[in-house]
Amino acid sequence: MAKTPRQGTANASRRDAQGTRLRLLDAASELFAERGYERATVRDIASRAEANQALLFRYFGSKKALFGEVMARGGHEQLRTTPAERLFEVALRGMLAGGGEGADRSLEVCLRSIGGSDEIAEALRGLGEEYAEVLATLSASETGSLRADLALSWLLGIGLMRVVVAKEPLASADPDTVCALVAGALGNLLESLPAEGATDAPTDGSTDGESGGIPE
Amino acid sequence: MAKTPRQGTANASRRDAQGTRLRLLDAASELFAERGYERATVRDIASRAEANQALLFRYFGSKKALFGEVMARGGHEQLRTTPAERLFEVALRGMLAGGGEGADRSLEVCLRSIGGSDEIAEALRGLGEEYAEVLATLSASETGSLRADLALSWLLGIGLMRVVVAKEPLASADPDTVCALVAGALGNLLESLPAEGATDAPTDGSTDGESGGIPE
DNA sequence: ATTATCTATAGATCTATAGATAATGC
DNA sequence: ATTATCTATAGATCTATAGATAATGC
Repeated sequence: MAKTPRQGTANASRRDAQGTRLRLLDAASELFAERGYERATVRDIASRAEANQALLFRYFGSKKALFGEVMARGGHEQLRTTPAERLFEVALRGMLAGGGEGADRSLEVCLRSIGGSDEIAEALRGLGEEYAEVLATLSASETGSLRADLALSWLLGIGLMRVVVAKEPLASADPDTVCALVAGALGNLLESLPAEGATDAPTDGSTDGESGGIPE
Repeated sequence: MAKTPRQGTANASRRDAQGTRLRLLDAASELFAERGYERATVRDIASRAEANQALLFRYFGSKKALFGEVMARGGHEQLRTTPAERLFEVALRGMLAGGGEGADRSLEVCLRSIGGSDEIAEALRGLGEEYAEVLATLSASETGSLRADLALSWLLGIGLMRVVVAKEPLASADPDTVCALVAGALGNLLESLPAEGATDAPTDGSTDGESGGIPE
């Protein structure tokens, strides 16, 4: 009974520094995404992690350092695992789907944290640069980088209005519909955007438009 | 000894409640646009207005009420004075031009204040609804409202990346170039967007050479 | 004995208010 | 006398730290 240091539940086992650290990291990911950096207090985070608030500082040093770890943990995975041609759609669908289990909410975290501090804006700029760099390879034009920035701007703007501001009808719109409208217009901007852009096919019917569905 | 109640300068005359109120309002407009709601403290605002901090509460009641007055003062003017067909471009150019003297920075204020509180998100939703309502009249499609939301999302996303995040090359890009790229793509979305969408020409009175510099 | 965890609190902000002070109009 | 302005401070947060407590491994 007393032997195993961990229980099956998500609850805290009695003494498990690494486990506590991970729970704090998970709780921080959630709360930063839900409320942004400023409004997610260290006490809220510790409370959701079922950990003492002092441990947050013991394991991460400061709230800002914790934020840095949260951003570093997510963020890059989507970039590494997604081919350039699909990156925009995958990121857009991720934003439209909202925070499913284990989803990368880095962009959402950034959106809700903007204005909090200059470091936050820098974090978003850094993440944006990684996305834009990949997107820029899709456009042969000499203004490719600018076009990539504009595409990324749209992605973030959609996330802002749908997820953060909850503007209707966008907030409740069908992801497929949104995706088709945006892809159709973006085909004009990033000329080599694969399926939609190349065929000039207007909207929804796009052959692989369902894109495998996004199960979650 | 000094008889005149006001001096020619912008400096504070000794006792002028209405003038002080106005200076507080102006200072708040600037600081909210520069730093967002949260980071612009009442002390900063009073200091820039060269007024005592207690007067801010005397004249406005609370920081939130002051924010409300700032948002109410600007915001609607652009909507009233701009015909629907030009609204998107005018708003976009306003965003691209940044805070010129007397410019309406309401959208910028919103962008920098997002995540600060639910009331702020509501303020942006309200302002967004007014813009989207007008933009929706441009699209005959049954998804007109959704298309308008997407156009507005792009506008805000561009403001976010250019003004708040300062992502390059977007942050330093020529407004005409950005405008032309966006208008070209949006012609696909809001089909009846007048000049740009219909003719596919680069538009605007500005020297055609600049905006024509975009390949294709 | 080691160290994960907890208690208590320092220290820094920030909004907001009560009451004093002083410049104006009559 | 009226009231615009200023001084001083209450009260509410929030991050961060010092030191005590207690569960583990040996």
